[in-house]
Formats: sequence, structure tokens, C-alpha cells
Amino acid sequence: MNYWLMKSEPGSYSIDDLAQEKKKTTFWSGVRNYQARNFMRDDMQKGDLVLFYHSNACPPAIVGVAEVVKESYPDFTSWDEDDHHFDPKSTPENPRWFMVDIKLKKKFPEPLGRPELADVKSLADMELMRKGSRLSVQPVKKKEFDAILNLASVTL
DNA sequence: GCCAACGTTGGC
DNA sequence: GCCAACGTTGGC
Repeated sequence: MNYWLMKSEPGSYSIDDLAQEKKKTTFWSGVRNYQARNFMRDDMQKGDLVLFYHSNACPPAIVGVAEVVKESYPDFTSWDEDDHHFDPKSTPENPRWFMVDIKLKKKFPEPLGRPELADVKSLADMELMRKGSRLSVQPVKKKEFDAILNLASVTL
């Protein structure tokens, strides 16, 4: 079992949007970064747990936990000319971008704001907290994941 | 709105 | 293969 963090701007897709999906499940389309793609395509497994992070929010915050319910498959929005994330180099025959399905597991009672997280010693090495970190899909260590659940007063 | 950090592109 | 220019991310 692996742990991850995925970012989304709440203005474009928030945890409440996920909560309102049929079966609280969505496909994580639109990732156009190779490192993030590789994590999804090569390493994410069904049952893995994902921290849901609101970037560009006030404050930015971890807001809940989701679960990988379908392993990677081609991101079909990449060959849709009308899609914002259209990539002419990606085709159904030779897909360049991949996605997974995630299902909401738990929305935190209160968001864990970034300023609060910055004070937590056990999270000091977390990729998320690194200055300039832009990875939108990133691995999380188990001890970091556990610490965050504790901070959120949540059990799964 | 500002700007630092980053990833990608393309000329050479 | 190098690296400058550029566009984007994302905290503040």
C-alpha cells in the first residue's frame, strides 16, 4: 500500500465537487507533467490512499483522503481538441498521458492549513512543504500520512 | 498582483 | 548536450 498527495485548485475542482460525484468517484484527468504521470501510470495501485490538497486557496490546505479505485489508463481528454488540456502529441493509438480513478474516503472535519502544517516537525521533509515544490501528484511517507490523519483527528 | 521556483522548448 | 527564453505553478 502506497500513500500519495494530489493537488487541485478548489476553484476548478474541490473536494466538495468530488463528494457530489456519483459514487463519490472521478477520473483524475489533466495531469500534464511527466513525473506526476509516471507516479500515476507506474506506481499507483488500487487501494492506495491519497491526500487531497487545495492549492491556490486561502490558506492552501489538505482537506481529506481519497482512495485509488482504478489503476492507470489513458487520459482521453488529451486528444480532445476542445479540452483545455488537449495535447496534439497524444492519440488513442499512442497515448502520452494517463490518469487513475479516485473515490472520496473522508473529508476532514476541518481543513489542515499550510501554516499549521509548517509547524509540524514530522512533516518537515514532506515534498509538499518544500519551497518551490510544484509536483501535483507526489508520494507521501506512511509516517507523514499517519501524522496528518492525527492532526485532522480522523481515523479511516 | 508579485515573483521565485520550476519544467519545457528550441536554437545552436 | 547546453542553456536562454518562456510559460506555468502556487505561496504569499
